[in-house]
Amino acid sequence: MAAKQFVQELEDQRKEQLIRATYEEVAEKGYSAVTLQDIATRAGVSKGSTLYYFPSKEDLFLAALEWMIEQMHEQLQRAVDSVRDPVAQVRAAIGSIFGSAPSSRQFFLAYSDFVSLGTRNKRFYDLNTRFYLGCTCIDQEIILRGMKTGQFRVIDIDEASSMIRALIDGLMLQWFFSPDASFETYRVRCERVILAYLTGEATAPARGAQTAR
Amino acid sequence: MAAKQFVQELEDQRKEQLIRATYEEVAEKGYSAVTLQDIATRAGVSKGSTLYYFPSKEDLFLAALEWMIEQMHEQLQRAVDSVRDPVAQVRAAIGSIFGSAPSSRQFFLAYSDFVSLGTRNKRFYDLNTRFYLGCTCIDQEIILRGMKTGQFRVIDIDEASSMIRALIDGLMLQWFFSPDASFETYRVRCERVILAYLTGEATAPARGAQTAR
DNA sequence: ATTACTTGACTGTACGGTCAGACACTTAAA
DNA sequence: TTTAAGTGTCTGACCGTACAGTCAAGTAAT
Repeated sequence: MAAKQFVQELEDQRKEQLIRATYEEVAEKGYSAVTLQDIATRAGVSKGSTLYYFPSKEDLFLAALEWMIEQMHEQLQRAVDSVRDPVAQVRAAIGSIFGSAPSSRQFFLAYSDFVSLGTRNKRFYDLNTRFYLGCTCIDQEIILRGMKTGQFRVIDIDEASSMIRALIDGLMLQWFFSPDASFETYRVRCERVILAYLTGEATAPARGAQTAR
Repeated sequence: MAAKQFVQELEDQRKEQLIRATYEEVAEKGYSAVTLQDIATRAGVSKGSTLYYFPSKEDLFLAALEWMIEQMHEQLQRAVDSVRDPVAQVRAAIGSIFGSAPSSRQFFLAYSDFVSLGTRNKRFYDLNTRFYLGCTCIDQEIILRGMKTGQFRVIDIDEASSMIRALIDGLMLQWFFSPDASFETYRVRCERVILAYLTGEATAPARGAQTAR
């Protein structure tokens, strides 16, 4: 019985080992370029093992995406919970995604692949939807708190969370495809625009200018 | 001589035929799932012909992406030029992307694939960059005009155009992965947020009936 | 001896790219 | 006008490779 549990743990460990290897391979090469052999090699097992623990390549990739989503949600939640002020929470949430250039890059590489997969495959589609919903849920809590404290003006909460997510995704995309991109520039821009939107303050004009009300 | 020109035209026609077929196939199935045979069949030629007109599969796909980008730029420019008022131009620009659900869907499907390709392949990366730059250029002209007429408050123009693109891309992504998404909701939301940002007006509190979702 | 796990050789399939030749059309010599 | 040679276009059978998935045989633990 204790043995059985031990065995279970070992199996989970093996699975996670494979999932991590898959995530890293995808981030590096992209879904269609990654072979089961690549994953097996990185995980230090044989090719046969990959299909011993997962019924198919697709299932393994699905598990990897699920794992990635959980990581992201946990990371985001942790970041948000680390501070109490809503404005600080917004910054923390953005910082959680725009963490560092290399980690953002890795995430973006894997994510763009999974998005692409999600456009054709129901199972991947559903996971992407779940990712988005989880983020929205966390975002909305911040917004609600900010509205309660009076720091954020009252707005349509669905629109607000939607806008936040869109900006984060869109700016990350831009950062990736801007040859002269400074990561910092995009992180700051993201913060500025989102906070201006939430607080209702006009964005601090770049060079002294009149606001046309 | 006239004959030579005629021949040239015929060649271009064949190429476009293949390019269109490629675009449609990619939108439908995604890059890696599309075979040369699929393209040939759709274009009504033999597989051999595809590689007679293009040196490789990659080159054909590159040409298809380039074609798509040109189409998008032209369409966007036409939409913007069709009106004079900057606010109307913003609406027109957004309408150009959020045209109709089916066409947006087709575009998004193809584009998400090309983005994914662009993360690994320099040639696709460069084309994506070009697409983004072209859009930015058009966006900035609108913003400048709006600032001149006093309808938009004065803001950092790079930030503004960046924000516009990010919102469009991000909202399209959300629309795609929202199971209960109304296309119209996202188009309206996109307009509202962008115009509020540009004019500096606080977003009109969501009109009772118009709550999203 | 039984069971759980692991392996890598093997199989079938799918696809990009090649190529020898077919076809249509033009040119020019007979 | 006929015929032959040349030229550009087009085809699909064929080749090599790569890969997901299978499986028989092994190993280790109980």
